[in-house]
Amino acid sequence: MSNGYEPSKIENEFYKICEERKYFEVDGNKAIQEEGKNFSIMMPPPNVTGRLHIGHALTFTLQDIITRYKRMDGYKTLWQPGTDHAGIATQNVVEKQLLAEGTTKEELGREKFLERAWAWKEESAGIMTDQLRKMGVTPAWERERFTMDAGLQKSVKEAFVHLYNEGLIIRGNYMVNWCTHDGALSDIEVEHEDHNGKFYHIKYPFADGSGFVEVATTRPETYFGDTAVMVHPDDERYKDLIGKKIRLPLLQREVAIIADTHVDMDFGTGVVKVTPAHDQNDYEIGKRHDLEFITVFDEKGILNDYAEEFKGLERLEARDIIVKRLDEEGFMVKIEDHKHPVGHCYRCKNIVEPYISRQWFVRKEVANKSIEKTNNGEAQFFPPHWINSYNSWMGELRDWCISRQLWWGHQIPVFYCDDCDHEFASKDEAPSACPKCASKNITQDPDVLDTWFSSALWPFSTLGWGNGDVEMDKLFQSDDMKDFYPNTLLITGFDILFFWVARMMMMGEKFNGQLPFNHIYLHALVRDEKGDKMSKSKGNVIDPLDMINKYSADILRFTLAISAAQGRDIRMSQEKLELNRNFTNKLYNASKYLQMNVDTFPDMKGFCIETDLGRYMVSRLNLATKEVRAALDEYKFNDAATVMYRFLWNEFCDWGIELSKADKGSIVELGAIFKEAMKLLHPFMPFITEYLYHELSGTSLETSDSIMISSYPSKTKQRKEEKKFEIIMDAIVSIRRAKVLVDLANQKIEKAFVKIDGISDKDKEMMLPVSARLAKVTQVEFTEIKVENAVSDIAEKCETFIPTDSIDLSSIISKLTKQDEKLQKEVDKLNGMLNNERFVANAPEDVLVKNREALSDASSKQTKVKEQLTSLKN
RNA sequence: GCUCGAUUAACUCAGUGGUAGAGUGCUUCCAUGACAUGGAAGAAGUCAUUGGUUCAAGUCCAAUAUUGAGCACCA
Repeated sequence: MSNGYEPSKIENEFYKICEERKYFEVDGNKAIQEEGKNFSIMMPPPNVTGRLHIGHALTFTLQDIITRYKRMDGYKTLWQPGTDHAGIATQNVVEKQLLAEGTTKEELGREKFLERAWAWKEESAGIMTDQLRKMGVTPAWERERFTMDAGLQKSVKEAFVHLYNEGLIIRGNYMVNWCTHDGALSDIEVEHEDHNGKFYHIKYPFADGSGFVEVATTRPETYFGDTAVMVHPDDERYKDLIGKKIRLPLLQREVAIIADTHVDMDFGTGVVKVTPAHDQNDYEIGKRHDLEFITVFDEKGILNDYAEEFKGLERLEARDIIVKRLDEEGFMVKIEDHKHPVGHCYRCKNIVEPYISRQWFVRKEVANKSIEKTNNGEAQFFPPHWINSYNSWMGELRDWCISRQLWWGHQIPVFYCDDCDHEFASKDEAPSACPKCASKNITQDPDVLDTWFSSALWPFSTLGWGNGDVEMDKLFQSDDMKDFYPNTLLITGFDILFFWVARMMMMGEKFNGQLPFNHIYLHALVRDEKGDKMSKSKGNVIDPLDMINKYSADILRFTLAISAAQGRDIRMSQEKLELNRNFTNKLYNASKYLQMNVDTFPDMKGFCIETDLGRYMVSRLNLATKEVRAALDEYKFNDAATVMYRFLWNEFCDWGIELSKADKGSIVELGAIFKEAMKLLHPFMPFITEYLYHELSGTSLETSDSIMISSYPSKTKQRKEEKKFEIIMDAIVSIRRAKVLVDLANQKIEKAFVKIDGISDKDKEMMLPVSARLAKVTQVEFTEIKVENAVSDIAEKCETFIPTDSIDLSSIISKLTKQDEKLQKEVDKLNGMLNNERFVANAPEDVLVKNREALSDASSKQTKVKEQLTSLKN
C-alpha cells in the first residue's frame, strides 16, 4: 500500500471491470437477491446532446447511492438509464450548425435535416453517458434507451392514438404561447420576467372628429389588430362614450367603444385597446363581445396587410418605427417608463407572443384521477410539502399544448385524407389508405410532439409498455411491468415537478391505473459557496468533471451526499471538497496502520470477535449501521453520510485505532470491522471502499467479486462493552484535562491516580495499560481516596489526580468555580422541574427517571467540585 | 397578489415536544513509528421577534420582521 491511492486510475479501472461483469444489470446481484424484493428507479433522461453539470452530479449521486444500497440489500434492482431527444434544444443546436455552414433547414429539407440531427445525436450521445460513468453511477446500461428509439416511437404512438380515440387529445384553434423562432409552447415553457419597458399613451380619435380618448399600451405594434376600445361600465369619465366609434390612428378602420368590467379604472388611462388575436385577456373579451379576431403578423412575426404601410417589418423592430410615425402625425401623447412582466421562450429567450393558432392539446381531464390518487397518499413526496406545489399547479391546470412546429421529435401520428378530408390517428408508420374513402392520398400532420409527451411515458414505456416486439429479448424481462411498476422511487429536481413529474403522474395513472411512483424525492438546487445560483455568465460554475479530476468521484459524491439535507439548497465549495478529501485520506491511513500490523484480515461473516475492544467497536459499527439504514430509508443522505464520517473518524480512528496500540491483539478484529464499514460506506464512495476492502483482504477486484454485490451490513445489536469503554474513555480524557492544568498536556508524565467507583477488578486491570498509553502516563494507579498535593479533574464517571509540587492554584480554582456554576444551573433547572407537581404528574415515566438520574449525577459531581474548592482554598 | 420554504455558535449547516449538536474557524498545546489532508484540551448560543398551546417549545399554533423560491398578473 506504500505507493499511495491514485483515484483516477482506480476509478476508471474498477468501473470498467464492474460494468463488464454486468453488476449493474437487473440480475447483477443474483447471488444475494431475495424473493419478492424489487426496487426500481428511472433515471431522469438527460438531454442527449447535453453536458454533465453539477445538478446532474447531485441527482445521479443520490440515485446511485440508493440503487447501490438496495442492490447490496438483496433487492432485484432496476435503475433505468436513458437520454432524451430534447426537441427544441437539439433542433436549435443543429440549426446553428447549419447556419455556420451557410445553409438552413428549409434549404436542406425535412428528411435531410433529420438525418443531420440523428448524426449529431449519434456523435454526441456517448459524451453524456461517458460523463455519467465518471461519476461512478450504476444504472443498467444494457437497457439504455433513447426517447426516440424504435420501441419508444411505438409506445408514444400507442399512447397518442389511445388518448385521441378517447377524445382526450383534441385539435383546435386557440390562443397559445407563440415563439416566432420555436413555434407553439406550453404554458410552463414560458418564463415571465420583469422588463423595463415603455408605456405608450396614444390618441384614439373619435370617428366623428369630435375629439379623442387616450389609450395606453406596452405593445403599440399590435394596434392594427384592435377591434374595440374598452372602458369600465361604471367609469364616470367615459360613461357617455360607450357605443361611440373610434377611427384607429393612421388607419381608416373604425371600432366601437365597449364596456367591460375587466377594465381596471385606476390603471393607466382607464381606456383599453382590445386586440383579441394578440392578447390572452383580449381573446376572452373578444369572445364575450363577439369581436373580430385580426391577426397582424405571421408565424415569424412579420407584419401583414393589416399593418398597411408597416407591412413586412418584424414586430419588435417595427415598434419604434410605428411610434415615430404616430408621433409625427400627432397621435403620441407621452411615453412613460414602465416595468412589466414579459414572457420569454425557455429555450431561445425570444419574447413570446400570445397568438391564435391551430394546435393539438391533451385535455386537462386526463389528470383527474392522478390528482385524486396523489392526495389519497398513493404516492408520497419527500419532503412532503411539495404536494402543495403539485396541487396548486394541478388546480389551475389548462389543456396541454403538445404540438410543436419542429422537425426533431415524434411526428404526430395523425393523418389527413387529401380527398375526403377525413382525419384519423394511426399507430402505423405509413398507413396506406384512408379508412373512410380508401384514397391513397393521405398526409401526416407535419408537427411533432412536445418532448415532455414522450418523457411522460418513461416510467413504463421503458418497461416494455407499447414497445411492441422491438428488441423484446434484449431489453426486457417478461415480468418487468409486474416487478417494477409502479417505480419504487423517483429522484429528481423540483424544477421539473410540473414539466415532468406531474405529466408522468397523469400518464402513468391513465394507462396503468396506478400512479407511477411510490416515493418521489425532490432535491434542491446546488449553489456556489455564497449561495448564488451557478451560471456561466457569473463565472461561478463548479464543473463536476473538473472536481472529479482534482479530487475524485468518491469525494464529489460524498460531499454532495453529506450536504443533501431535504428541502434545503446545497452550497458547494472547494473547501467542502477538501474536508472530504481529508476524510478519504484518513481512511487510507487507517488501512495503512492496520496493514502495518497484520497482513490480511478476515471478513466479519463467520469470524468471532473476542477482545473487549473488538466487541466495543462492533457495537459501535452496529449502531452506525442501524442509523445509516434508517437515514437511507427516509432518503436522509446527509444524515447517513454524517453517521459514517463520525463512526469512521471519531470512533474507529480516534478511539479504536488509538486503543489498539495498547492492545495489538485486537487489530485483526479491527481490520475485519473496518472492512465491514467499507461495505457500509460503499454506496457513497464506491471506489476507495472497494480498493481498501481488497487491500485488507489480500485480494483484488481483478480476481474476485466486488463488494457492490455483497450483502449490505445488517447487524444492529449493541453490546454491553459500550459501558466499560465509556468509563475508560472518560478516564483518559480526565487525565489529559488534568495534565493541561499543570501545563504538561502533551508530555509524558510519571504518575496519575484515578478514582472510580463501581468497576470490577478485572476491568481495572484492563484499563491500566490502555489509559497509560493514551493519556501518556508511565503509570496509572487506582485510588480509593482523594490524593493530596495534586491537581485534579472531576469527570462524569471518575476523578483524576496528578501529584505535583508546583500547583497554580488560581487557574485550578477558576476552572472549578466555573464548573461549579455550570452544575448549579443544571441542578436548579432539574430541581425546578422535579419539584413541579404538574410535571411529575404528567411527564412520562422514562423522562422522570432520566431527569432524576441526571439530578443525582449532577449534584454528586457538584459535591466533589465543592469539596475540591474548599480544600484548595484552605 | 397567492402559495411554499428559511431564520440555531464567527462561518456552513443538522436537530424526531423532554438539559443545545456537528464540521470548519478560534484559543492553548503537540512534528508520539497510520495520517500535520494529523493529534489533544478548551472557549464559544437571547435557537429572528412577540404572543399562544403544553407539566415541558429550537421543535406545535398565530402574528410580525428579514430572506429565498414557485405561481399569477394591469392593458
